[in-house]
Amino acid sequence: MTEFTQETINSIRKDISESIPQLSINNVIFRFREQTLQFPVVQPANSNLWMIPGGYVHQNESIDNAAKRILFEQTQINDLLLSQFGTFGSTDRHFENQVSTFRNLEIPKDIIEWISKRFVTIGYYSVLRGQNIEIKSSPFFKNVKWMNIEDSGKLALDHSVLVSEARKVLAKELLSQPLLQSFMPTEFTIPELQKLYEAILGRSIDRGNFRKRMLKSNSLIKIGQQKEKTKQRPPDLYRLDKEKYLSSLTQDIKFGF
Amino acid sequence: MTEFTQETINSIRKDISESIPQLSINNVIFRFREQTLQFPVVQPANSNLWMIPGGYVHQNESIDNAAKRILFEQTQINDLLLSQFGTFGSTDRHFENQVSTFRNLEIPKDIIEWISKRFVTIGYYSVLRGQNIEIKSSPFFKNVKWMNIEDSGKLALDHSVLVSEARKVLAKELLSQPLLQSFMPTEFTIPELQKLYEAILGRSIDRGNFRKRMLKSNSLIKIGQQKEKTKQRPPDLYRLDKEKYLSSLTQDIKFGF
DNA sequence: TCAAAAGTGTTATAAATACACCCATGC
DNA sequence: GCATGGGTGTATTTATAACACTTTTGA
Repeated sequence: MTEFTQETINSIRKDISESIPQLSINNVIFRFREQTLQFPVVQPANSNLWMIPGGYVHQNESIDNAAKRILFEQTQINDLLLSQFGTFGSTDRHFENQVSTFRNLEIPKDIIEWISKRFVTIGYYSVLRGQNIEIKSSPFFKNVKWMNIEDSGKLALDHSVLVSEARKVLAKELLSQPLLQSFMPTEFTIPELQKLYEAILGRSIDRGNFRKRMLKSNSLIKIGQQKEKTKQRPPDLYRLDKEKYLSSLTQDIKFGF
Repeated sequence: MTEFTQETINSIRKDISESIPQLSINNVIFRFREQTLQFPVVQPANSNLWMIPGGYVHQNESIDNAAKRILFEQTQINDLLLSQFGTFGSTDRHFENQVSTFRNLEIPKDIIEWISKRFVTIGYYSVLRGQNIEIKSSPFFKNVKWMNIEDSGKLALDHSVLVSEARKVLAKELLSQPLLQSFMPTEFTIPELQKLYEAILGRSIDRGNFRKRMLKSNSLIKIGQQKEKTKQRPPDLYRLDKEKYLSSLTQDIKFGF
């Protein structure tokens, strides 16, 4: 069981004392691994429920900065792209089960009361490239792991809704936000890229057409062939031409007139 | 100057006592009139600033229902489509000027304190068809009027940002949400419809291509000719085939593969 | 009969989509 | 040599977009 030292209690008390009550931020941090989207989830002490990590908005910081700070606390990374994907506020958004969990952990009553109220949460998503990022969560949670997006139905509260909304917005912003820089390693193959698109869009894609479309913008630069042994023909390696990639992004919708 | 009766004070005190602090909802209610988009704005007593009307989220209601309730209080209409367009939370979102205004109006200190804190606001937009809707605002505000979207730069706080974001989301959802039913009267002409699209998209549209595109889905039914005297050739009158219109809406994005 | 706005048609180009065929590799 | 996945080309259809021509009205 997680230890709640006096120091931990004090830091939690400080955090909530300078935060807006009943308002939280949840970050869905996507990465692409083993042909699927994954995101970190945390587990409260004494519980078998999993949830998306989050935090609170301090009185003296904007919600965007709060999201950034919380993301930094979780990943130690500072320059990630963050996008708001929605705000969620059904009346049953409170820690019913978690409260009984926490009660057994000698957490002071004032803290329990504060965190067990009904919360409105602002959802942000971001995208991670690094191979070995260790996710840190708040002291309330004992476990952290990466969850495959197919398993998001198992999450507590409405967190599976948050994840599916985050994925929807991610899909919509795939053509307008510079997400590939964050998703892909510096060197990658087009089949790998296609797997990413298929994971985000949740459908299969024609190989030839995908390739054509990706190469059309000239934002992929061929840098040779994959050296690792493959079972079949080794795919070509590419890297992003950052400038051309950024200028290939577009905001506008085709209306047909 | 607006009167603040004891009854008004009591109802305000009740409203805020059962609401989540530092969290508000702002509704941008669009209508299409005189070839432009308009939305209601309110003016605090003793002030020359204009702002978007809003309200607070009660402890026992979801944010969606809060938005609906507030919209009903403002329009007396119950069945409007409401879409969230974003949540705004910079640190300077508080009623600096308004507070001094309100201080002169014998509003109790507890209320002043509650409303003058820094607020995070959730933005919703909706769309109105009725010809003579009278907008009602909270007792804090003395004046209500419809503002043209071109004049939204004059709004207080970050409200001009809210309006422009609302319009952006409106434009994006024009092909996926059933907005025409709410925007247009039961009978309308294609040139009128084109003016609406031009107002929302902020650009001019080719007449022939617009027409072709609108008629392609078969969701417009010709019902004769406009009877009113026009200076030139009278345009054809249409009404929406609701079913075909709804089934012509689409969520999917063209990726090109 | 002319201007102005509505309605219709034509055409060139680009995009979306389906699918066939060849290539490189390991077994 | 054959199964497997990678890479390339072609063809059909549909959408986008520019613009020219015709119709109807009031003045």
